[in-house]
Amino acid sequence: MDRLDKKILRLLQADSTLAVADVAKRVGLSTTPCWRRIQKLEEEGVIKRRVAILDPDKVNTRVTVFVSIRTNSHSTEWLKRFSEVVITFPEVIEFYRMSGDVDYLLRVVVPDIAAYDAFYKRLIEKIEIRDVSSAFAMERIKSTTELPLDYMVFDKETRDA
Amino acid sequence: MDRLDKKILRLLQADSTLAVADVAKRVGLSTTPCWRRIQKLEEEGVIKRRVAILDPDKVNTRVTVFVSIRTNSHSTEWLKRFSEVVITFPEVIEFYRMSGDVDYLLRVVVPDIAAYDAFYKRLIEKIEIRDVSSAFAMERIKSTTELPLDYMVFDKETRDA
DNA sequence: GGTGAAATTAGGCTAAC
DNA sequence: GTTAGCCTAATTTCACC
Repeated sequence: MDRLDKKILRLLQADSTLAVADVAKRVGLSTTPCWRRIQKLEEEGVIKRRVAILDPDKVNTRVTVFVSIRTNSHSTEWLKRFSEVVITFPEVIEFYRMSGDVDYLLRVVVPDIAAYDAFYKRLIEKIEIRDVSSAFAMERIKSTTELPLDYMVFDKETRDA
Repeated sequence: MDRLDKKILRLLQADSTLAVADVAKRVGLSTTPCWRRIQKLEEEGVIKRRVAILDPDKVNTRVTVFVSIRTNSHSTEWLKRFSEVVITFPEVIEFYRMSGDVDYLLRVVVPDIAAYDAFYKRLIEKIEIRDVSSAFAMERIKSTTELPLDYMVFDKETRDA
């Protein structure tokens, strides 16, 4: 990977509908090598997928809730089942195991607070959870799928190929 | 919007490289009306964009940090500048104004803890921030761009067209 | 609303240099 | 890396249900 790949990724992260010829032009390459580079980036898994991004308002998922969960005194068994159950909820957009105070953090999207309550009830119906705290987002100031490319490593081989 | 639109959105949220003819087949439609529906969904802004999703590992942004910020005693002036500054950092992937205990929540991606420290220094160089607390993700259990479509409202008009 | 056919054009992909 | 061309598939338009 080099600077041209980086430029290509920057463009496709912002808009994957760009034609190869357009990408090539903006990157300062002709279409064939640009096409080959994109193919390679896909083969290597640098580009994982291309997806459509929907407007949360338009599909009635205006409200984002961050759910913090503490699980100190649970069994390994429980932890396994916990993850499995949580993953199945489509409202759970992100789910991390954390260090520090909170053990797990969820980002959940729902239409409104009532729907969150319903989601929450469905969740604790499936697994007992001891310590949960929910924080509601009032305003989405920034939300992007574009990763920063400033940390990319340029080498013969991809960092962990 | 109806059930067919929902099916189309479900497919394109997962993979936007699908040919219109493929989408049509899976949805049980012929290509022309399927194509028209997709066009309409784009015009209406239900589909906001199509983007390439990169592998965080491959672009060296393995580490996710959630940054909680409390700003109780700051001026309106400061709040405005705060938002403007934070947005400019490409490491900040998500940025919400919250209700409750924490005032702002950031999701930041960086290569490692050292890079987070550097990011943090660059941030507080640009704006003074009083109460910051950082929580590191140990494991990404789920992370998706697919919004749940179960809450979609089917009407003559889009809910808030 | 829907189907199916056909024409046009854009763009992915290949080949040859 | 380039230029040129093939050829699939997207995008229209059509007639019709």
